[in-house]
Amino acid sequence: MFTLSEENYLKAIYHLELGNDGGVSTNAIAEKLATKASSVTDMVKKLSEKEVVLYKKYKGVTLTILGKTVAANVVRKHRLWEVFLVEKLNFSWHEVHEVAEQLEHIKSAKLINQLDRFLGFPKHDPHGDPIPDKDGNLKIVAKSLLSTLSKNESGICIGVDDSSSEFLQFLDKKGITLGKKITILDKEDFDNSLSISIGDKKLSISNKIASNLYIRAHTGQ
Amino acid sequence: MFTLSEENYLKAIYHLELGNDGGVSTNAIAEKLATKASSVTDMVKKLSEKEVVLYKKYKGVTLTILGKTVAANVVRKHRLWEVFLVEKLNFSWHEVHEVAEQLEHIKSAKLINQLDRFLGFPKHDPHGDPIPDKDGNLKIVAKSLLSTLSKNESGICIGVDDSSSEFLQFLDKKGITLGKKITILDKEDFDNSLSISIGDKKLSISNKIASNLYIRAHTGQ
DNA sequence: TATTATTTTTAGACTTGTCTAAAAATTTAT
DNA sequence: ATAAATTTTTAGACAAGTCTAAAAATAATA
Repeated sequence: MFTLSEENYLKAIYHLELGNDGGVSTNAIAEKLATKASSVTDMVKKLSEKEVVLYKKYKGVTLTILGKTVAANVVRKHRLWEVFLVEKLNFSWHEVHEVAEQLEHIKSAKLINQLDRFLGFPKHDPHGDPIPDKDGNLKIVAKSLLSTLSKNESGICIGVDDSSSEFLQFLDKKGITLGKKITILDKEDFDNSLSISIGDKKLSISNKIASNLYIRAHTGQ
Repeated sequence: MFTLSEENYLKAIYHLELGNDGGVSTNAIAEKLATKASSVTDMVKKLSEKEVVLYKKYKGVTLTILGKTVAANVVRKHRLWEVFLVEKLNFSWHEVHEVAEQLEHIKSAKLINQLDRFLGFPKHDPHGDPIPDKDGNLKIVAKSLLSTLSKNESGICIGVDDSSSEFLQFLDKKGITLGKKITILDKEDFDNSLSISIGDKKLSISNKIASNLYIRAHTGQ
């Protein structure tokens, strides 16, 4: 069994490993968890003894198979709870993270399996991120950033890169939600801003916004 | 804000105060929380500084208004989650306590208010215990122990005193559930055991069982 | 009421997870 | 390749919450 703190470390390492392959650095973990590198060193030693990470001094950390399973399970719980909050309790997608950070540590296999069933075995959380299955496997959907599409190309909005509350509330204000079709009407060379159509509306969005929206690319329009 | 440990102490004191009026003893709290009296003394000092309990050395503890509110809110969360587990996730009433012990510490006013609404503002948990409202008030329903009824009296089973998993599973096996009408067919002077009818069945139950079942008394039968 | 038994508190220690400051290792740059 | 900068680890300290053992206060009993 793992403590709340241990689970948070495993989750952080899990997320960091998805980005960089190869070992994760002490500093990267410290930054992600808003703690100090020295604290990370201490914890990583403990996790190493519990055989959930591989650790060589000065050489960074990687999750073992076991560690990956534990971490994926925490992520699974986090994302299932997010779905619950949005689908059943009328939370907005920008409100769920903080609460899910707490709920993800509740220990009960029956709870999470029944929750999964209750929600209809969802495959994605409210931000479009995939939900790992019971064994910790997740299906990675091919996706591209909206900013990489060319003029007249279109696709379905399926996720966000930045899922900060601020960004999500911004998207709400603009009427950009998952599942909607977005078409690039024009690209501005000057600042890489985009004119897009979404639903029956036309918008101009900055490159920064477009670089935080994931699209399942369509062939043609 | 209160730590998990502080919340557990407040809850324990809250439950103990409902039994004995007057101060709660250090030893009683220690027993309830399966800890040592010395640990209780330490924590009680801290709670006293936070102004959620009144504490005089050697004289026991009582909750302040604030402390009562905090404790009642934890109890409210515990019982609402129990309803959720039984009503929505198909848990049995004997399986919910352990999980609710974890869920009761999740901090989010919106979560618990929306959960309450989602569940249809239930007034009782799966064991028949009342759910405090947002302000921590709870409606105490007049109830009596089945063991206090006389021959030919009857009443509706509305709760249990002992809500241990073992007892609840025993009741399941015997077909005794909340809401059913129980009639005393006979009382045995020898061992105070009872012959009862419940639904279309007749059972013989020991006095120990009858002393753990609450009845909303009916006049006549 | 004096003595014994029980309850409660104090004192000191331990664990977990964190921190700061300094030392060691690694990486980068000249 | 050597010096400088950065990263990582070590060493020692601290807070929260707990424990044991001993001391102090209260309660029970003769």
